[in-house]
Amino acid sequence: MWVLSMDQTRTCSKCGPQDISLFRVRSEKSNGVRRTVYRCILCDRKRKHLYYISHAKRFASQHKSWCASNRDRAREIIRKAHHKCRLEAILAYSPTASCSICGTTYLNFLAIDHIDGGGTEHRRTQKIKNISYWLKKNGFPPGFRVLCHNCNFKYGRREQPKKSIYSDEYCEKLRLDRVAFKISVLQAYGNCCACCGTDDTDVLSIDHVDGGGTKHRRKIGFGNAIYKWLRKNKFPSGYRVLCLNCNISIGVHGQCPHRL
DNA sequence: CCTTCTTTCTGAATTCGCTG
DNA sequence: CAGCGAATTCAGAAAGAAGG
Repeated sequence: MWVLSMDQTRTCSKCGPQDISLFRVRSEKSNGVRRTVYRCILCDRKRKHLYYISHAKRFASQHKSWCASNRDRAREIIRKAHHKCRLEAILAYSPTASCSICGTTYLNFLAIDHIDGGGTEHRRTQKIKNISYWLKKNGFPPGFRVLCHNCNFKYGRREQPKKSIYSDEYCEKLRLDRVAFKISVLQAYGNCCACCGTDDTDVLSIDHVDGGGTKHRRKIGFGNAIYKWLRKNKFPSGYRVLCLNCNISIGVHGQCPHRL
């Protein structure tokens, strides 16, 4: 089936002579004799694909049982793949892998930002679940940058305020009221990040020490509800102040680089 | 046949803008 | 002032697809 020639090409019975680099070299045993076999990668891929399609159910159940008996290994593989894809996206938009505003290089802090906003709309219309995979698939298009979570919140949104039906003065008053209320609660919990010590109130947030923040918020309400709830309940323990970088790093990645 | 990579989906961590 | 939905993400599970 696979014909050998003396130069740097091999001949595939289906697609003809090809460069040797397009062949997979493997050792196979036939009639008790082991010999080197060259398989055309493209044809092999096509053949396997057809085989996969016609036996998809069997493959799926085999894979499922493999994952079940190699849980930790399967988890590690997927984690590695996600990290690789994320790093690729970050490096594509920032060769030094750093925040384009403050310059921090802690990978846990970094995220891809839509420069002109509209991230949710973009996700919804393009049905994007994981921005890194989407960017890779689309050849890392322009319009994105790398920001840390703190800068993303502090500058990312302020630069593109929504057009309100109310006057600018009224919106600014609402915002300042909220900020003042937030600061009054933050002061009860130290008013600086319990991890890195930053006291920039624009990036400080309340962290649920034992997790479960989303469930709690769903119960008591979104927005400033958490600050109202804390004040109403006389600033209970189990909460602390963290900046968004440390909060998201601990909440999502499990640990903060400041503690490594 | 076993292992690895890719993609999709769900739920987790937050704050802010708007409206009745 | 209360509450909804928008805004930023990532990890892990599961399924799909491919590699060796």
